[in-house]
Amino acid sequence: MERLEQLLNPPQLEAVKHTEGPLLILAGAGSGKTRVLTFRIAYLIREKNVAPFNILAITFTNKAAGEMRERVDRLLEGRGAGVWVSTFHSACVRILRRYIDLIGYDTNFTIYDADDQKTVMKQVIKKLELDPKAFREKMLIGAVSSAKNEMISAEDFRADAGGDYRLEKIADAYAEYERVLKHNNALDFDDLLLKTVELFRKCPEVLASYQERFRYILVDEYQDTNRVQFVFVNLLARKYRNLCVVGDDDQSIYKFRGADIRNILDFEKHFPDAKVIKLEQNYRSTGTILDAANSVIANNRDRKAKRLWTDKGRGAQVTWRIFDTAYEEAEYIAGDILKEIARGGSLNDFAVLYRTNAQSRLIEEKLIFAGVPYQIVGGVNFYSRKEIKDMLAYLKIIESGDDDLSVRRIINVPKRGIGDSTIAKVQGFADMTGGHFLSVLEDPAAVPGIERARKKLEGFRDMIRDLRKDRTETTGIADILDRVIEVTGYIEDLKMEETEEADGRIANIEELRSKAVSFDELYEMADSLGEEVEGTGDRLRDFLEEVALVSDLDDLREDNSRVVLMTIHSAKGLEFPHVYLAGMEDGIFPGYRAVAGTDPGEIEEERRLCYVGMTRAKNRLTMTAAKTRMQNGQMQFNPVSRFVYEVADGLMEGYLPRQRYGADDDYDGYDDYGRDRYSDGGFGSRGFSGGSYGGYASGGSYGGSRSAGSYGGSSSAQRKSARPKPAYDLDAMKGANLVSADDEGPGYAPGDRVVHKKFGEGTVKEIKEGARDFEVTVDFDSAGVRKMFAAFAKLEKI
DNA sequence: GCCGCCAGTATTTTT
DNA sequence: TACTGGCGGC
Repeated sequence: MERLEQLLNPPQLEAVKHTEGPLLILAGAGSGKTRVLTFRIAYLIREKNVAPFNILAITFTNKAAGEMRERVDRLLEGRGAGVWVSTFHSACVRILRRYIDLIGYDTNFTIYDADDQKTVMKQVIKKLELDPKAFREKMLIGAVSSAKNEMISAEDFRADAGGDYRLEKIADAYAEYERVLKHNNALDFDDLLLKTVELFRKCPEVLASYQERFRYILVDEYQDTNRVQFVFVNLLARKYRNLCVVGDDDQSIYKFRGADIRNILDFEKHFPDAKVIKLEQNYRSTGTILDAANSVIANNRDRKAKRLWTDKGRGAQVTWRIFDTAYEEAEYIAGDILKEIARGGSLNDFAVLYRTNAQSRLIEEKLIFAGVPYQIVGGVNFYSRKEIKDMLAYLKIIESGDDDLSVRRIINVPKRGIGDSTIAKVQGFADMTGGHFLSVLEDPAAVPGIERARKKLEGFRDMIRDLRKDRTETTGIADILDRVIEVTGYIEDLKMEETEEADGRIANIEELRSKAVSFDELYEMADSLGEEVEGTGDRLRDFLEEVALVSDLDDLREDNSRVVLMTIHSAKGLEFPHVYLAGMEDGIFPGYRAVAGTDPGEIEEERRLCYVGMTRAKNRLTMTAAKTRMQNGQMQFNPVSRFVYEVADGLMEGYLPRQRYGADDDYDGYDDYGRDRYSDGGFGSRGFSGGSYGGYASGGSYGGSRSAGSYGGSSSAQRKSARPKPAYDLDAMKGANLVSADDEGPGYAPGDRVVHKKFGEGTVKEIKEGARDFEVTVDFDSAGVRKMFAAFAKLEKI
């Protein structure tokens, strides 16, 4: 493996080759950590003859896991198939599905998301008659979640309350919340980790088997691990101690979710024999961008000393612009992107990053106006949209009836005349008898006081019965979904609304259906190849599980030519040639909470976030701010972000108002320091002033992609339709050279004869370009007409 | 049981 | 601004 020397720099190589014992890799932004991790796995298998089966690689996101999987597969040409590359949560789910019965749960548990947690907590507040003002569900969920992250049980919590009324009430809520989850055979996200650790502790033989299996463990983004995750990893690694963690303390940005930066800072305390390797050469950004980011992060006190460097050259200065209003800021960004494209830039070179999702609106608006195709990542997760959750609730009920929450969710959706009071009575009866909501419906007459609704309840019960019966006749998720839509009249109902919002919902359901279709394809493919599908083997259950553990971020499409908009949090781990950091204002970034708060740690976390944002940029970084902006419906006057002032001299181009001094407690916009602190200094909003859109003259040549029709409706419709996927006129863009037209086809065209492993020979009828892949319609000689995705179907032209 | 109106509230969120 | 939750009228 001599070529390793050519492919890796010395510290990277050392990290790859140091396979035995604990290893901490401090990997600065853009220093090639994924490269190190994947090469390390390949090295273990190829050079050290470690069985793939004995390796566990853990990431935080499905996207990262997918990427690592792919790269490992490529490096090992398929020999790495046995490696577990997985997120913390999916690794835990896999373990729990096998063994959770040992700690008193059913192995077909359902997973509750944030929305479900909210529903449960609301119910808890009602039941315990807590004052909803003093005990907000958000706060309670947060308290329970932190407790779980710290592995504090409800009993411990109560014991620790020490007679404090408020804490005791929270303990009550925690206990009741747990009771409801248990009754519904459900686990929340935190439970997935917690119960796995509990399982390991209570069943040493189970732990031992996994310890034996996972002799080599790799953990990515270690700085973002919380207490339970730390314990989980440490339990697994305790026997062989071949634990390799990779992270960057400067990129720890999830403290608010329980991430404990000490896990990485104290790694050497936990493992005194740990080898520490620093990766400080950055392969991503220009020297200027790197220096700018370094000078900002240098203001944090609690961090490991390191200094990223690059040999990429200085590159362009960081651009800094300040505007009178947030409108003008957004206009500038849209206009600047147009200008760059006119100079030959491509759409996916650009990313607009911001602190809060709310900031995306304006930018989105201006991009639409400028005719710039964009994709918003994040915001409301696809799978948490009402209509999607409704559909999934039906599927869940068909799969198992234990989840009262799902039943209650859709028992009156679409409207069936079953109201809150009836639902409350049925649930009350279920609670009293210790049964489940759905089982009570077997004999609704037994529930006192619901005579009028009895017929309706029976109708619902029968409908579910029928759906379940249908399910036994088909294994296809898409088929089941079709039945649900048909029987419930869900889409019919939406159609009658005749609103754009309803149309958006219908489109979302259709998208869910296409996801189901591709899931079916995957299953059938594996089936026909005689391969095992990862999972329980029950297709519906696997589908629900996958859907429970994915986010929109996983859908970020690299193949598509669009400007991406997202929060800085979502951008972690990504890189773009040109990054815009918008809203660089104290009160926005750092957020008002951190500014107003007394905890300097909060500002430090924001600063790390700023560091993450800046280091996403490869060649160009633009930071912008607005003097005024609407925030929560009110006009706000925010000072320039302190982080902008922290950028070292000589790296940034653009007028920066003179540094302000000291605390600014009665800040009102201008008066303390006089207007000059905000003067434009001869650039900035001038070209885009007065709220006119004249600034887009330069974009005129792209008018072809600007027509309203190409966006499929108003911007509000687009938001409602909710997928972060604005429709745009691809052809018009190709005409305007905004998009390269060299997309590769699947290697066959309509009319061609093809062969499929399972269905035999057939004729291609249609090829549609889908979200990720080509959707091919084939008329098979024996199996009839089938739609499938090219990547899965692996059709061969004959 | 349903619908519409008013008041209160407002980060980030890989899973 | 924009969403949610609670409450009162039909």
